[in-house]
Amino acid sequence: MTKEVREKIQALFDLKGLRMTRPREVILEAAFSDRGDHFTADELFEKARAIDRSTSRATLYRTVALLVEGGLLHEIDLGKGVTSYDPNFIDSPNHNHLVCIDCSNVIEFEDLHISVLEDCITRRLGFTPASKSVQIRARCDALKRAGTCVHLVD
Amino acid sequence: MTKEVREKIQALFDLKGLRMTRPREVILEAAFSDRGDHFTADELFEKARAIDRSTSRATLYRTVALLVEGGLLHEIDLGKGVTSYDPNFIDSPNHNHLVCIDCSNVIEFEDLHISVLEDCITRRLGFTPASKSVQIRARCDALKRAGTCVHLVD
DNA sequence: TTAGATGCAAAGACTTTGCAGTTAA
DNA sequence: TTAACTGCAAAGTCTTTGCATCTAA
Repeated sequence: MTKEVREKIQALFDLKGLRMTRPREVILEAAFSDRGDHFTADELFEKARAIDRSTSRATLYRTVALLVEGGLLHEIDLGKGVTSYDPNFIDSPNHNHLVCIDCSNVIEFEDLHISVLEDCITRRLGFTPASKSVQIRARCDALKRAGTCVHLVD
Repeated sequence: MTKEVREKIQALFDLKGLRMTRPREVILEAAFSDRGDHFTADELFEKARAIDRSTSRATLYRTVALLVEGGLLHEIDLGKGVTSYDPNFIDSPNHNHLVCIDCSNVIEFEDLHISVLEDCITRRLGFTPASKSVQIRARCDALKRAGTCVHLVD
């Protein structure tokens, strides 16, 4: 977990008068230490249980809700049928997702042009933008050509 | 329901050897006759029950799945916590959504520039685009200024 | 000291499914 | 005629919650 992430967590906890407990430490560790992987509630539960087997689902759901409300975790829809969570908005507040239909890998990307356009469109429609997201579903060219795919490192 | 929609439905049913039954007719009517409103499974259930009270949830979920798989209905995430369905991709295959945080209205918009950009980004990343979507959450200017909002016609 | 946090187990919300009977083509 | 469809009720999946107990600050 980076220093920045730890600070943001601290700031949120201070702001809301939340207490740092062992169960929460475990869940935070599970959510933010792995190199920015997305996860579902259940995947996070398994990660947390790998750190401390006594992790409970109730506490996990309650903690995730706090983090989402505090903006530290974002709910994203990766087309899995369950909500996924993205811990990377702390480091990259404006990224978007490309989901590969073939290898089901998720690529994050940022694009200033799209951001600006989204902004214009929103204002033209009479609104002030709050959050914007682009989701692209696509097929992996490499997989199609070579039968294998660099993104399959997952 | 427009002629075009009816034809697409027919085409799908022909292609897959599906049978047109009364329960399905009711559900199709509920899904596609109302001026393009989005709906959740439960909202569709109520619409269908208003046409025919004997509509069953099992058949409804099964029919919705067929329509989604056939591309006639798109699953969209309007931030409600449940999947919503959008019947308007038949008429506007490339539209996006702006959801108002204040009045929770949903505005559909198309933008060629964004489409082109998305296409470029996707190819640059080594993929071939399959479907693209933009979701903007925003605040209604009119509501902020005047305390009321033209979009509240909902 | 005490407001906040926890974990269990039960409840809730939403969706899927097995099956016996029904029906469109 | 028969493969497809239906409705029920039961089961499944994911998430939330009431409550008695515990604990960080």
